[in-house]
Amino acid sequence: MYQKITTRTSIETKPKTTAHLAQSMTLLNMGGGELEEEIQKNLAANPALEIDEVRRCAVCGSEIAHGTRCNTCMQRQIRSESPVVSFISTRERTTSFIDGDQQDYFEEINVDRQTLPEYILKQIGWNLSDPEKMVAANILTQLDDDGFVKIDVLELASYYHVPISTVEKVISQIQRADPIGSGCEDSQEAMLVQLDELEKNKPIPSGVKKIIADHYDALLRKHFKEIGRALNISQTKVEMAAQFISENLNPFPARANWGDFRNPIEEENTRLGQPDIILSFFEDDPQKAILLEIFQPYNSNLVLNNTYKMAIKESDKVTRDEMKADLNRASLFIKCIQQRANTILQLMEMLVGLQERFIREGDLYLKPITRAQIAKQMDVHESTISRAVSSKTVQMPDKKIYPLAIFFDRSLRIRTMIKEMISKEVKPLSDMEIMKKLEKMDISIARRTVAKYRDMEGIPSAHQRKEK
DNA sequence: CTATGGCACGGATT
DNA sequence: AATCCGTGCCATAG
Repeated sequence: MYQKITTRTSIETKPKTTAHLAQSMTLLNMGGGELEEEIQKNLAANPALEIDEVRRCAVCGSEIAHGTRCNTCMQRQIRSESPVVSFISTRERTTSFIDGDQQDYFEEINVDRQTLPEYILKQIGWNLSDPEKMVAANILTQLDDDGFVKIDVLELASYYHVPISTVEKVISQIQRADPIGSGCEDSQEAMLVQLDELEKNKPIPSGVKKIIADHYDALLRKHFKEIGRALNISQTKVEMAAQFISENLNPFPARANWGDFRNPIEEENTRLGQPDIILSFFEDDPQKAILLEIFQPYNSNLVLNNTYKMAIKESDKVTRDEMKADLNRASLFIKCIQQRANTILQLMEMLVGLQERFIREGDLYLKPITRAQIAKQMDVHESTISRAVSSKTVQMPDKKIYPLAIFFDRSLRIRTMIKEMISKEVKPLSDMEIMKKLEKMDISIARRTVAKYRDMEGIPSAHQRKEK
């Protein structure tokens, strides 16, 4: 039997046992990645739990390849009048979704075919002496698929009879050629080089460098709290930094981008992780319905092992009790997982309804709301919302991934207003002047705060903007 | 002298 | 109870 998922099942509210309570809380707290690990762990530990390979549409019950409903039912729902269409989907779909996108991207850029080594050598060759060229060529042939390489500087220097400093110079030039960061040892180094180069044209929010240099692992796992604690800065500041990183830096510079000069970085932020929630427009048309997709690994396929269930009857009393316990644990786990999905779904439906303009028209229209308000409306405890929001990410229709907490960011609206103001300014506006302009628009914040927001957006001070 | 950034305090939020 | 965020005050850079 498959587990039936109906999108609308009300949460089986108020868990009965403390075990149930504890488990659903921890599960709700987890982001998609952690949840997946947790499921794997449970699958391994509990024989009563298994994945059903047959997947069925939650509406009509026909067999489907992925998601929770068949195409017909999906289409029907999407074409119906409702402005928001929500459904729970599974992990696999994300993967293929992103892979598909990237597939297209590859095909597009491969039009002017040129190997990465050639491309880089062309850029730096004119600047190199003959022995240096040899070194460069040697390094470039060693690049792996991602454009990374581990170089033994000493060995190379002695092989070509050049000083170590020469080899290092060549390496540095390779790293700084487009795509910036190839020839590095790994993503971490590549991103640091990119940051270095970026710094020449653009201010870098404080802390970004430290985070990459010293907390790279934690960053990958999105353990923002930890990083914040370690560096003694706020979690939101870390998240800001992370967002800056995913918008401006590319962990795999050479993987998709060679051939493209102008936008070396944009397209890639999907790499840093998959979102837990995807918002998009039906047919990509901002006028049409908003599609709300919640990702839940193995959602519809997590079931009780049927043979295990049967086997109970044929076993003796001692093992029977153990098996029963297994089954109980398994069904509890499934329930909790589903409850998690449901909570997130409800939350998102509410958020989408409330913040529709923000989703359709952008940052300027984000209404300031608090988790507490939502909790009240949904009639759940505040901490439930907190958990549901924490460590989740959402992909907006523009394909960019943000922390779900962005929906509760009270300053985003004002920050974008400031950004706009500055981009349209004739002469550089000082913080004080910005503050007064905002005042006229009914927003009263202190001058000091304007400065903070400016800093968050990586905009330099009025003086520094004058220099250009 | 003015604009900006650092530090720390207290109320609000989680 | 812990954390975040806006702000005021002060030092310092421009």
